[in-house]
Amino acid sequence: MKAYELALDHIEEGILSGRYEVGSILPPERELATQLGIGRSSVREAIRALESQGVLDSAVGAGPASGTRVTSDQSRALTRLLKLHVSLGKYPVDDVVEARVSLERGSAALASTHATADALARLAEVVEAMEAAESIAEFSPLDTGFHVLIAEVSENTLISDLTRAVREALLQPIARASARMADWPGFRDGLNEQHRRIFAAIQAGDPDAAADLMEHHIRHAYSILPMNGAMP
Amino acid sequence: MKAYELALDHIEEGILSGRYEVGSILPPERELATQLGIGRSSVREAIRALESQGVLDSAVGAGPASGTRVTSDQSRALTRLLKLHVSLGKYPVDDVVEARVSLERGSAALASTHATADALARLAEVVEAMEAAESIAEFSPLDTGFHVLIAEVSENTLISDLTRAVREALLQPIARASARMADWPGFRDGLNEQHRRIFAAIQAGDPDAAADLMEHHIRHAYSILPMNGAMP
DNA sequence: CGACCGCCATTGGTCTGACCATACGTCAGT
DNA sequence: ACTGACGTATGGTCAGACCAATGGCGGTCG
Repeated sequence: MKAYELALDHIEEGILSGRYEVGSILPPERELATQLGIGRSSVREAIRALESQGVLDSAVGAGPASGTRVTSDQSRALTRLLKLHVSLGKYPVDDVVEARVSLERGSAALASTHATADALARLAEVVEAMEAAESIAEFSPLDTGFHVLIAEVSENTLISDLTRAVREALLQPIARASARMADWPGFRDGLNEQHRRIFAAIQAGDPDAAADLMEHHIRHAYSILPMNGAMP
Repeated sequence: MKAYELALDHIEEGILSGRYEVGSILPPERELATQLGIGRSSVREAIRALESQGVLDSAVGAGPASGTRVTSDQSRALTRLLKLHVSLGKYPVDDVVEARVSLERGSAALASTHATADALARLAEVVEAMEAAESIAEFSPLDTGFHVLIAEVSENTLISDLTRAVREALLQPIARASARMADWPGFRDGLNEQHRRIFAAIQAGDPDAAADLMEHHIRHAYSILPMNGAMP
């Protein structure tokens, strides 16, 4: 058993068993090291591993605000994880498309039943901004924002996090593929038309229509985007 | 900028830019440290962070098989990540249910169109084993195995990894909830009946039926399981 | 008496240097 | 040509030192 794994297991066990909850403060690194009979650097490596998973957060200084604290900030960690593995080509483009279809059908349907007036207003704003966008550099982040916003409106934290992670992991590849397109303006116009319809379905509170339109939208986009190559 | 973040960014950038691909070997820790002008311990912390995300893998010794190598072994990392955050109560049980519904509708539908004779045989085996299971300790892992197996049969690596991660993150909580049930044998019989039907739909190659049955199955289970409390 | 200011303790962040464990490569000896 | 011992490269680990940030405590001044 490697020393840093000992520390990792110790902290993980504390979390899984409920001894640590969000907000708990871990013992100081030096103390944890002597407790476990290992060096401080090994403890730090374990802390770093968990920190990169959004489970811990460290703060220097003295007093109650300092020390290493248990958090649960998964979104960034999940996004980074997926982005790296997508970039490494672990997932074929078809698989990612199917996953997006499954997830976003769900978020679109949930959004249809949860959307507040405020949420609809924000969605409408993005839809209009996309229609005004001239360049790929302008359009692409808005498009991502549209899908992420729907996931957020669905008020389902897990689906929202997963959707955001998958979509953001594809931001770069999609932008690159768009740049290779012959008739990008036409492609964009088609997407905007679909965005309008999805928005209308959500506004109308029609989950089935929203899900179907979303599925069609995603499949349509990938059937045209030249995503061929190692990068999905 | 913290020193270990410098190393983290350097390595990540190398991966996202394509300079490193799966199988690439990173420079030795000592060399990377001098290259970046930081200490070796900082380099190690960055490596550890990426290793915990299934992106790197270290091996001691000399020769071509040694050193820190780029991999893409996400499954374990993803499972650990979700398990920890589920345990920390970041995700309400209803959210997890909806996410499972979205993901497993997809995997059930895909499995219906991809199932080989061998895959069907393995599924049948699990279904029969579940019907023979007497105790919760016996049944619970088989149940997880059934859902994971369907995800695998779908031949979609991303959906499969996500399904497995979500399902395995719930293994402990589900087992605990089952133990609190009054009429567990009756509950189990109901599940087995549904498992049979899902299997039949996959065997028949009917994606829509498989998806609907899967959704009903998941919602039914959670409507009965006493999952109340912080632990979803 | 109260407010302010500066020292000090605590805690993470980092570096250095050392040594260990492991595995491969090489070279001498058979 | 085979074999075994030794050297070397690499990650794994530790000890110790110092830095940086931060908050608390106590003393001093108004």
